[in-house]
Amino acid sequence: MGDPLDKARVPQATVPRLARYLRVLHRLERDGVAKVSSQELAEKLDANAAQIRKDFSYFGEFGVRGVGYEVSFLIAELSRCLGLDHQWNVVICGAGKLGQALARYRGFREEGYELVGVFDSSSHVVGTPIDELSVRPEKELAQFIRENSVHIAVITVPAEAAQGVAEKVIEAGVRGILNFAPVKLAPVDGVFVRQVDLSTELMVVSFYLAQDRD
Amino acid sequence: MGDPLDKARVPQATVPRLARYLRVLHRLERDGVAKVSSQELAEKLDANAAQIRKDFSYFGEFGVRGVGYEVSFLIAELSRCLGLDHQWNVVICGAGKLGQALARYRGFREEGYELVGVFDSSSHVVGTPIDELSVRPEKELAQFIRENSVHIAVITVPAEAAQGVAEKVIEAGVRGILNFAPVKLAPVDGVFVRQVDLSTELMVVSFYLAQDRD
DNA sequence: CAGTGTGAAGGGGTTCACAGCG
DNA sequence: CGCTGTGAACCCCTTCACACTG
Repeated sequence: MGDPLDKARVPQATVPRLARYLRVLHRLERDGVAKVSSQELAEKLDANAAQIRKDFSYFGEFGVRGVGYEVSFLIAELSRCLGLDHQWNVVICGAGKLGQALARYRGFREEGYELVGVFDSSSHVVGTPIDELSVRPEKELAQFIRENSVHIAVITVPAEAAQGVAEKVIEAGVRGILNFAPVKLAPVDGVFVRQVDLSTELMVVSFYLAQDRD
Repeated sequence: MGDPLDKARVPQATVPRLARYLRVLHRLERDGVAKVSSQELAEKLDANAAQIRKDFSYFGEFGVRGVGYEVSFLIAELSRCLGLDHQWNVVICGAGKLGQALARYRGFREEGYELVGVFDSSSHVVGTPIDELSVRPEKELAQFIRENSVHIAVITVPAEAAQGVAEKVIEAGVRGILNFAPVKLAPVDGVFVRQVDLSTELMVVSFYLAQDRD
């Protein structure tokens, strides 16, 4: 039951899990596995089998009772759920080490993401080759976004510059942002922002290590 | 109430938030702000004031009723809570772009983390200078960990190599791991693993963008 | 009869609302 | 009087348990 097309009320916690399921499924497919049960998937992640089935249930009925899931079919369905049946044009703003690391990450291309441009404000970095692209000057950013129908901007500039870059890309038409700068961007209606906080991750580790000393 | 030293039952979601509070507080201190209320902090993050106060309450009473919090005192207390009153020796395993990006990130040093070594298995990368360090061969990893009392290992190797590296560093005495490889590491008693999944983040963005099209 | 799909129970975390205190 | 500290209500999410079906 429940309209499979009503995706608005998918739990937020489900979405990154779908991406992880997909990754394991791709690995299974590469290994020639044709069918899989929720129990087997759960063992390969650190998940509960019921959780996996429930996550799928928000989108439809993908399995066969008594049998399991067909790997290739499940990959197709989950890809569609995550919006990967669409090509997403992506720019990276900020070509420091992190920006370059993300730019060279192969996984993006494989999933329907097309990195179309990398930008930086520093003239020392502009022109640096990154695979088949080269770093462009930031002043061309807005026009580039309009001319190449860019959907998503990844922000890897320093904290002080992030809000300005965000405003610029939104003004130029971007509706999705992946922000690695450690600042909260001002919310804008119709624009989705995903915040990633790398600088806090080490502290999470030391927190739990410090507990064990007591 | 509740023993402030009983840190075992701090909600898991609280820990990364403490780190974010700390970042905002450092910024306030730099700007010469001496006192702050939970309401003011909430506005600078995207948080609820009650949430901030509740998070603090797991560790003690840091404020003055009717007044607010003294910034420098709060920084000291939160730093202690996160284990930053201790020096943590860190190694990075895998000197690809991501490993190098993390290695060059200044924020680590400022908070009590000391990057003592960067390792890679590829002879093409060994010897590459990274600030005052240079990339070492992976075969020296275990001995290095023992001789330099390394507490935390950051894993930035490819997925296939991650489990092997994890076993090696745990065997050598590491008790905290920050894993960027997209695989679940086998759990080991007494070893804390924090998993970071960069490759799923773009999918979260495209999921929400795809919803708006419907 | 094995494994999915799901209502219902359970648990963890957030938010409310106010007592407590400087 | 203002803002902290916190029990209690609320809500979202996870997990259970079982009806359902190929």
